[in-house]
Amino acid sequence: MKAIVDCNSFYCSCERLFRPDLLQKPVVVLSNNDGCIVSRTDEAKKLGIGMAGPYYQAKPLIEKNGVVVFSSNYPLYGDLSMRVMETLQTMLPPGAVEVYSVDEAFLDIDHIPVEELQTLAMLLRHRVEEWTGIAVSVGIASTKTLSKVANKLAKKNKELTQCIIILDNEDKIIDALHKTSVDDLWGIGRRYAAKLHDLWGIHTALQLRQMPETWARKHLGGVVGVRMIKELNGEPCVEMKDPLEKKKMIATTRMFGKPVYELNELKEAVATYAARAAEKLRRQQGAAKALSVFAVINEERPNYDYDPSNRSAYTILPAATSNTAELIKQAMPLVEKIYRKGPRYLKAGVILSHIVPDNSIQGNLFLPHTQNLQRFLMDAMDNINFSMRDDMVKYASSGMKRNWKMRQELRSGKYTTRWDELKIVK
DNA sequence: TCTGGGGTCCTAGGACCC
DNA sequence: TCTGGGGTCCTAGGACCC
Repeated sequence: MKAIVDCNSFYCSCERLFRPDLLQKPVVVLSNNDGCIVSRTDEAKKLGIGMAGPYYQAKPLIEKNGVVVFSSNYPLYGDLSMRVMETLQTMLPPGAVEVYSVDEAFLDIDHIPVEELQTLAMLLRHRVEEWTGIAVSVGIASTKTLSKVANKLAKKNKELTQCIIILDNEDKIIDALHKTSVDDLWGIGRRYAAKLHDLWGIHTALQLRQMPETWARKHLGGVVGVRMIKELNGEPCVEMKDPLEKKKMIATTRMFGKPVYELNELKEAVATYAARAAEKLRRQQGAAKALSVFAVINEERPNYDYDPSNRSAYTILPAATSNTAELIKQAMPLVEKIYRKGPRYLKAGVILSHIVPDNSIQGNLFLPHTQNLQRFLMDAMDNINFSMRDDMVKYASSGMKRNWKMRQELRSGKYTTRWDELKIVK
């Protein structure tokens, strides 16, 4: 069997942890740049505040009901996420926990007898909450897809289910699938959902499960669709992932806080993102062979069905590298290549790909001396930036004023990762 | 005039996830 | 006026080869 453990309204729960006065109150957390709503408590959901909706649209509703609003605070969420995942790891054999996202983990629990699943689920939930203060829901079934179904239903009716649903026989599975709309399935997004409803008259997960695999192959994304049908039928097709796998692509992209017009500012932003991406790359001991840069301008957008003119440029590096200076140097001509004077730039990004293991990690005897020095410089920089304040040490090309930096007007403190922002009790 | 079949590699783009 | 920021996987189609 497989389990999924999913934190309830994760970002909001993190904020509430340090603001117990908000326990029964509606709370939402905004995306970067305070653009849209990415986490809501049950109280906020009840008020009809939608997920991933733009903040400004929900603002009247929010103000009318006194909903408390936070900008996102990733250092805080990242730290609490680690604590949740580590707690789970103490309760299961090594390798049985797959961290799937910041607030979710799949558990491989084949070794647990079926009659003990309920006890395990309760224990997981209680211990995570006790040790970290974060409430979680647990779904258990024979496949990842079915465990997601279970989890979602558990969350929908927290009092009744105690945030736990276990699909351990056919009747329960059928009942659960019947209650689940195809929109809520893991692997069905907006596009497929619309197609399923309008074109095929398929509305529930149960109906979808009864479709033949040949149909899924043709109309539901080929092998992806076939896998989904199989998983709904209890045949595991999505395996647990190896936690040691490295990323194949690393991206750092941001909307600007204010529109950018000048080449210089665009270059600053891109240099900053390149530095950030290089940090991520070094963290996984990788080196990149390819680098691409893109910028998005605001053309008159008919409506927000997202097709802004988007320009990008790409280069293969002379040698795989994780060196910030080298990556910035390679990125700058790309910025010049895509830049045009006139339009307002809304967003830019850097993508590193063709990632290979970095063989210069421990100063390498066979590399030129200067290259080893660069490596040590990078290590020193990462250490300083990690232990002190972000960007304590940075490259001048990434700019000093940084007018384009994103808005985060309502961010809470970095309570758990910075000494100077520790919560004061008394 | 007539123009095979099979394979590989690459990229762009579409779909999805949280 | 104001709509995130990461990622993954898959397919189609073009280029090229024999």
